[in-house]
Amino acid sequence: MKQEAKKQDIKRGEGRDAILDAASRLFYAQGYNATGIQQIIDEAGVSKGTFYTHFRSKDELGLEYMRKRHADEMNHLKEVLAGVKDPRKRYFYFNTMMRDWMVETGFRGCAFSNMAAEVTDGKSPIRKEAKYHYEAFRAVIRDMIEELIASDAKYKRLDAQEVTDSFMLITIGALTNSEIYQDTWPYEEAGKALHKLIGES
Amino acid sequence: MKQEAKKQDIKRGEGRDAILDAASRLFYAQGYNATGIQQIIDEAGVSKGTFYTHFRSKDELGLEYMRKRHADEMNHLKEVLAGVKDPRKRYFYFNTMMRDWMVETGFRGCAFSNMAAEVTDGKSPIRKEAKYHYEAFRAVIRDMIEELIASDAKYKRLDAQEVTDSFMLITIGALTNSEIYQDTWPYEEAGKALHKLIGES
DNA sequence: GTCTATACATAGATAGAC
DNA sequence: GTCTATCTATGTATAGAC
Repeated sequence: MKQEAKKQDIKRGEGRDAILDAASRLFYAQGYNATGIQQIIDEAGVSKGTFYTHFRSKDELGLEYMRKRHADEMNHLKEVLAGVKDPRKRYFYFNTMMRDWMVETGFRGCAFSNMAAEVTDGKSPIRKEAKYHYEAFRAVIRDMIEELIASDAKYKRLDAQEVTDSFMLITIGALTNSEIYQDTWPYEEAGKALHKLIGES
Repeated sequence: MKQEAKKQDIKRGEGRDAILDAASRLFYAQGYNATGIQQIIDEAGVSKGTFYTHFRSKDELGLEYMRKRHADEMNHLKEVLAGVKDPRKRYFYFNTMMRDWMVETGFRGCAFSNMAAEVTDGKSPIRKEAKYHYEAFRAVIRDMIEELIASDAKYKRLDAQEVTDSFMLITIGALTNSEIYQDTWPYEEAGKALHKLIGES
């Protein structure tokens, strides 16, 4: 379980990547303030000096963590959804994908709302990044809903934005509840709610 | 704005209450790990020695903070809901109450999921307390839904547990989104979703 | 029960050699 | 670009006087 790869292997030739990878893992698993620079550089296999040549401060690293994670999540999200051709199946698969992801990553919930819980200054770049991520996440849902509505006449009466926002609330609600309960039941319930949301019992 | 009350006044004769009050305010506003003992005792107007006579550790204070907050929230919740006699109005007022509360407290979201974001050990008493709170919160919703269903024949076909869980997901989703966006729009959308949830467009 | 003083570890960050 | 050594502040927690 605990991999002890060679230094060169971990670093992949660049200290910066090793630091960002270690930080990403630790920030998500342990929280931002609970993770110190020392632990990050230990697990990255670099020194403190190297850390500060690549990052001006911990906050900058925190911001880079969010940007990287945003890009990774968006890529994964779009890729998985693109893999399901039928709009209706895709609509429901979104929830399944979220559930599976929570199970795989140990029910740690949303990386961005977790950061927002720790960094409370609404004007900080970290909070702005969290909001930006939610906007992008919501845009992906909106696209999916629009394609669903366009796919069949029976969905014609649905309001795209209203369904999008309800979908967003249910999805984020499931994510948060899943973190608290350390369980998948919120996703089973979300699945039922998402059926009703488009008029299917 | 910044009250400078007398020491005796702040302490209310007991250091413990002053500490718990200050901690409750600071933990919620700034986060748990970002708040040090020093700031808590400064704002409580007591010394470090006094702190450790009343609390064995910061974690114990954190746990007491959650217990107090749980009791306060539950009392407030039940009191407000009991004040709205009509079951249907009460159902919708729940959402309005949550929105108003978020506005008043500066969009800091759910104190319990915020703690869960920082304390990641699933076996810690703090995590257990968070789960316990969610169970109690959900039970209050369940009671409310049951009374709604019993109040009118047109709600007869609704499944109490299913509506409860959807309500929970929507409510917590609105709470989390409201914290991220620092805005009330999630509650306006939640209101629409809650109408549909009981078959009202 | 409350205070002052202090212990000891770790936090984030910097200097300067190689 | 990476290292070791170090700085300063702060973290939680304890000892002992009053």
